[in-house]
Amino acid sequence: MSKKILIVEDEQDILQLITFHLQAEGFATLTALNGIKGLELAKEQIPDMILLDLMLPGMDGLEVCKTLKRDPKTENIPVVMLTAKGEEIDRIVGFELGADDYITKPFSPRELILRLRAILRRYETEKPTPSKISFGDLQIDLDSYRVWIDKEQIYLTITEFNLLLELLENKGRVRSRNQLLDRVWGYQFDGYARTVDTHVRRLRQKIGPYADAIETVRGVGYRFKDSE
Amino acid sequence: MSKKILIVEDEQDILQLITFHLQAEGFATLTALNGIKGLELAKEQIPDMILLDLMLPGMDGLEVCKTLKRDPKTENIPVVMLTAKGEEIDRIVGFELGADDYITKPFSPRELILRLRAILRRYETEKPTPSKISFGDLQIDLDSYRVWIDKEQIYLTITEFNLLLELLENKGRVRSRNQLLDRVWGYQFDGYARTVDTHVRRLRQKIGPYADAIETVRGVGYRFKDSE
DNA sequence: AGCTTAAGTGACATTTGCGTGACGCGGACG
DNA sequence: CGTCCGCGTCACGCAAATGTCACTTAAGCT
Repeated sequence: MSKKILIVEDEQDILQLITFHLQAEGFATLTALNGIKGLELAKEQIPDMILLDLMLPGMDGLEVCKTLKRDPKTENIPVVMLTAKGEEIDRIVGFELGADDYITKPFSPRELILRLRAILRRYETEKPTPSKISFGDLQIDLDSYRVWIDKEQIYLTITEFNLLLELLENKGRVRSRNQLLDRVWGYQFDGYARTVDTHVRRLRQKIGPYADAIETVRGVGYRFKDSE
Repeated sequence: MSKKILIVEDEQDILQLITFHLQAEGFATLTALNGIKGLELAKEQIPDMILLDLMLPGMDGLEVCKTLKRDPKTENIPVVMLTAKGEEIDRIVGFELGADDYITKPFSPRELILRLRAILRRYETEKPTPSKISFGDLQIDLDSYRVWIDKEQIYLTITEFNLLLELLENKGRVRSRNQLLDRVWGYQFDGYARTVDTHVRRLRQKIGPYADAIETVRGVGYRFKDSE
């Protein structure tokens, strides 16, 4: 059964973006445009997780979080705070108030999904989602963001890691440069599509023997081989 | 291949401005001055996106949007509402009616383009097209852009791939050279119609045993065989 | 059969797309 | 405050893909 996630966010475009990507990942989504509505929905629907914007009209995210954590009905639902960069101080406060994690805007969809999955995994008792992905001797640990080839750890940057993951998780499917920008870099990126090329190159370099598992589809994009 | 965008807007100067900038960005544009015309064009041309002004003479934007979303032919086309500042309330209404995004006037061309790009990108992934097509032992995977004959992979260029797809998806129907140019090459292609011949030839060569599944209709165009 | 017109074919010049190395910026960190 | 690292951009060169043309072959018509 797919997980139900409540998103409380007042900015329509961000809300849309998040719901879109979560739905694409197979989550069920509920949305609220302000804290009050959010609380109501949380109590009524008991979602599996709540994404909570810090800055909300009326009742702000902290307040909402506090209230949720006080109610036995909702206290066990993991809460992830969405904060804008620069609201650093509030991170701690968020934790003190019982939020379970935070993510700073702007974030890439990839990042968001990784984070949510990790948290859900932590909370999940019944059916654990895999925290490792592998392709031949290439192994990836989603929780620790580490990668090994043949037991030997290799060091990727976040961008490279996300790129690799995005391609690997969609093995066999061609991703255009724009799709990759959208999913790995995020909505705020406004730049040169060939930036992707450079990162693909760096990634290929680092994954040495698996370099050609990332296939180039001329005129379209890149694709991770779907068989070893 | 450039995207086709329908703009429905009654104010001539804004319309002009938008078309100008979109064309400069390489989009193909269709225009309508009122809702009725807009609907007609949408159904007839199936654009990749619709820019819809909220305030229109006769049938207003909301009405048009609702109608579009009710028709299975057009329901999947992303609709972006153009609203004047101050029509805030209507934003939500717009979403309720199925609009996919909105942009408030006045906007900068840059802003508009960025927004449209983002939305188009978002929709590229979502298209629920079947991912495989086959004809006898000829198999095509749309996701990975690969083609096999009798389990053996063959390598087509994208033009060849798209051409094959266009013919195969319209099995039995004759396509003229100009139609093929339009659909495979794109709206802006202005060149020699016999270029198609060359590509048909290359394609036939590569698909060897299926070469004569692509039939020549003398004086008209090409057609993919109806039955195997 | 002979003529006319359309399609097939091979060669070629040009264009396009990708890989690559280098560079500069800005933030993180000591 | 200086250094280092990751990132985004750019310019260049190679190789593949593309579009065009001239020529050949086939098809349809009288």
